[in-house]
Amino acid sequence: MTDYKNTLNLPKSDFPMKADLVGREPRRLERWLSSRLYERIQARRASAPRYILHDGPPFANGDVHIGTALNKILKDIILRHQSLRGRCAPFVPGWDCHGLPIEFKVAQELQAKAGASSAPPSPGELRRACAAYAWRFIDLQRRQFQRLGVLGDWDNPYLTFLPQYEADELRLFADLVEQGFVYRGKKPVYWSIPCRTALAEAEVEYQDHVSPSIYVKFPVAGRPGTYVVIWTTTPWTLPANLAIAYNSTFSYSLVMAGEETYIVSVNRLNEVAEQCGWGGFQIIRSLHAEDLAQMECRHPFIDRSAPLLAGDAFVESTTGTGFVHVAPGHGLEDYQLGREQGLPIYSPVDDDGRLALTADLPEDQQMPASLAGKSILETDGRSEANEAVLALLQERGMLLRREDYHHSYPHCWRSKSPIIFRAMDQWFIRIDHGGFRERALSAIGQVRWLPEWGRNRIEAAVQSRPDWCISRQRSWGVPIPAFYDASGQPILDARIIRKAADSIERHGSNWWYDRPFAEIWAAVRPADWSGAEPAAQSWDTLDVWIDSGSSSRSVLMRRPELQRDGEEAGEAWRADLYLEGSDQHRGWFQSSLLLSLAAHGAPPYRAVLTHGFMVDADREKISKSRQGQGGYEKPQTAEAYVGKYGADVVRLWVASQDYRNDVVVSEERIAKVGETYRLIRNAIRFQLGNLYDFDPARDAVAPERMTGLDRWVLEAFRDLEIEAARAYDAHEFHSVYQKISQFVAVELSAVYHDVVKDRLYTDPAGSPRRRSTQTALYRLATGLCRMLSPILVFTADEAWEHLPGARGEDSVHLADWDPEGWSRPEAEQAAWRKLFEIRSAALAELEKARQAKAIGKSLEARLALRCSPEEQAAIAPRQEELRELLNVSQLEIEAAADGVRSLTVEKAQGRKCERCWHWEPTVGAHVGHPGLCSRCIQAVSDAAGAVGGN
RNA sequence: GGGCCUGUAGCUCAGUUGGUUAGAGCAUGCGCUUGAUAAGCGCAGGGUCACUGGUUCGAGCCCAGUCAGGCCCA
Repeated sequence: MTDYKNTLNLPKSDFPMKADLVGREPRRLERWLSSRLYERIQARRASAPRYILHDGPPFANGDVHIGTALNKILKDIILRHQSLRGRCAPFVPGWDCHGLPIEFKVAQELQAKAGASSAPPSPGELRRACAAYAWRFIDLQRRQFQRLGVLGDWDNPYLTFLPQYEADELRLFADLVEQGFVYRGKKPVYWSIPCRTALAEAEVEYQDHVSPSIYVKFPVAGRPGTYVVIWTTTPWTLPANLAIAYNSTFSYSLVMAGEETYIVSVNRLNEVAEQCGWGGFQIIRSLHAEDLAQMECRHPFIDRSAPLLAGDAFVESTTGTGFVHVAPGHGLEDYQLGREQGLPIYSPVDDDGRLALTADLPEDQQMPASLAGKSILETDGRSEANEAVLALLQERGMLLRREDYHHSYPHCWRSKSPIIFRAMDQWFIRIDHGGFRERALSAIGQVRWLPEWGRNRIEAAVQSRPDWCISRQRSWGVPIPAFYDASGQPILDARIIRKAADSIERHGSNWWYDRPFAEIWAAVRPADWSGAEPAAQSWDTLDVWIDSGSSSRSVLMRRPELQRDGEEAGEAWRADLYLEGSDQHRGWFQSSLLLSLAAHGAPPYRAVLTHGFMVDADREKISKSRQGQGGYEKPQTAEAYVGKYGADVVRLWVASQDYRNDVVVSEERIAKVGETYRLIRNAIRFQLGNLYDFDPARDAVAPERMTGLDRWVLEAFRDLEIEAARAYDAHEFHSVYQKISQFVAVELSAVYHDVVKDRLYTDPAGSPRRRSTQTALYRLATGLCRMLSPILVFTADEAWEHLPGARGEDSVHLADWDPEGWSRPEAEQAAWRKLFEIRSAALAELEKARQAKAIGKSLEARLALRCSPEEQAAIAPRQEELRELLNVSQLEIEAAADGVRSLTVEKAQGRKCERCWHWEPTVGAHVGHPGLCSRCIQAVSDAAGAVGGN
């Protein structure tokens, strides 16, 4: 038997089936970097309208987490799509470089190196070590982000610890100071004892905690044996108690239990009685607000009074006793009530978190000496200060009940220890300054929030936020250029800050720490300074949320490539989009908005897009603290997944997720996406393989001369392109993923590719029908590469290189994508709908025959279609195309008198052609090629002629 | 405890203003093919639409509550 296989046009391609992404991607990345692909893309779009997505800076610490990878990949997809569609879409990545996590870690390392007994490092030493540490992780994360295929100006990222960034940040701060936003106040702030610093709201996280829950008696003045009962879970705040709050809308009961008389609220009475073991108590009478207002209590163990005050805003009926102990120096509500009532903001706690005597109250009204020095911080679940207070209460007979109380309590994000509220002198930004809060709320209304509910989130955050405590007693940050005069009064002046900014821009912020005080003051002293002469400089640093929040000044306004022409005045710097996790409504979205609005009069973004959080396979949040404990060893770094599956699979996985909800990350799911990757890759490989002898310039066929099937697939593809482009525009990449993968699976793989194989392989190479199909394949392959290029950045580029013909661009990432508006006449569409309708009916019959072992592959079949004369007439002109579409060797159509459609499958007539595998009666008719059908004889002799009788 | 959000086949997603038997792809099983072959094609199974109750002639969709989960806050 002659081997006719090499007379076929079988696919040939160097585009391998096996992707080997892990091995190949890094090499392509090298090429992109060495050929300066990012710069070339930017140059190509230099005059195009700009699309500005401003990067939220990740913290320069640790490996890139898979969640951070998701964030960056989403940004990259958006920017690449914008660029593909003709916009200039630069990307300036950033890092948040200051702050406690680094300082904490570095301080530990230095301590370990120097030995526990040595002196702590100077701020300058510490800062230099922190900078080195940050650089290390910037470099590490930069490589990891690049490895993910994220394109951007990685050589010039914005870093919050670079002199120019810090200088711009301080200039923005100076604007705020000048406008009167900044004040010095003594207010309760979150205080981390181990970190010895105040914390921002965003630095606090809630964790389960066990606190002592106690009921305490406060003797009513002038009524021996009568007590108001309060409930608290922070015994250590009792020395700071200055009042008791009640709710004027509640009723209270005076009850007799044993020898004593107590006052508690009516609706808490039963529970309190049970807790305190008041079996057989008797209600003597009820009391109301007017009765309580007359009363005054004595402190349970200090010689001072505790007036009863109405605190309806926070005295609840669901817990406690209906009375709340008020310590204005240790709680926000307490503080507000204290301020209204003129109580001192008394906070007898020192920086080490120990109870301390202070100058706020006369000595005889302060806590007993036995309490001073007791540490509040818990070790092994016990706090010295709590225990000491409890002991004192016990001794005085003032403790009614003590038990453990499980609740959620704020913890320091860094040291993971419970925070305390502590009033101290800090710098604040006044949120209500000149109606600023309302301005912020109205600005929120002008921004587009995606999803829409993001607006609620940030509105609620802005509405309820207290003044912004912006000072930190730390070294690793931007120094607050403030001074103190000889009497300790602070000096903060916009002119001084601006001069400090100039010096820091030249020398870096270590200047503030390294230079002598006199030199610093000389450098920043305004020429016409008439204020007090400073005696000392401030060592506080700015909250890191001021760092990242001022990027509108330091980056958006500063970088030339981010400026837009022809925009409304003053808004050329506004970003089109911010894109971060939904937690940033209270974090970066808010700090950026407030600072930009206060300093520049406008929000820094036009739209804000948020994504959900990473959860594990059980839809539980990925908790780092759970890692390392038994049974929780899943990798959560981007590198772990990239090293196993390749960046393109990770990116395809990101694209496949509806990131507006939480995103489930698991090996299994990424592996599943790998299957889809293979499907797409193989389809493209099939197309490339069949284009080996196609030159688009020479062989392309005009649409009107293409076959009906090719015209069908191109129109379907056009629809796909339009839908995909729309989904990209809406940032709905999961929809892009669904549409493309389903198109590839159904329209391409199961229909078009399957049908078209026959003509591609067996038609003469240069025949019009084959060239028509190659034209379509070329269009499909180039279109798929473009369409996929924002997601499969490596693979699309690789496939692009394997396309035949000369293209203007050496990388798909330099190409344009402009979905074309081409469609077929309505009559043609209708005719093809009919053919496909018959196809699905025929497929069912063919399957039956196959199950019955009558046939194997469809080409073994002869199909008889009986239908109405009208249908027959409609199909007749396309009978051969229908036969091809059904993949059968023979199709017979006859009109049925009753008009009912029916399909019959039988074994095809004739013999199987050795070349095309069709069953044809003509096989055997030709003496020279007894195994071939007439069509193949033609093809073989054409081919022989074409190569010179070879 | 409060605010916001989520819950449709094993997985990822559709499901239009409430309207027939809830769809698709992938995965699985069974066949076919062996000229995309560590590929390709076909068919099949698989869902009390988280749960409960309500409104309605009719609810995956509207309402209330419950449960589970997430983010933020107290």
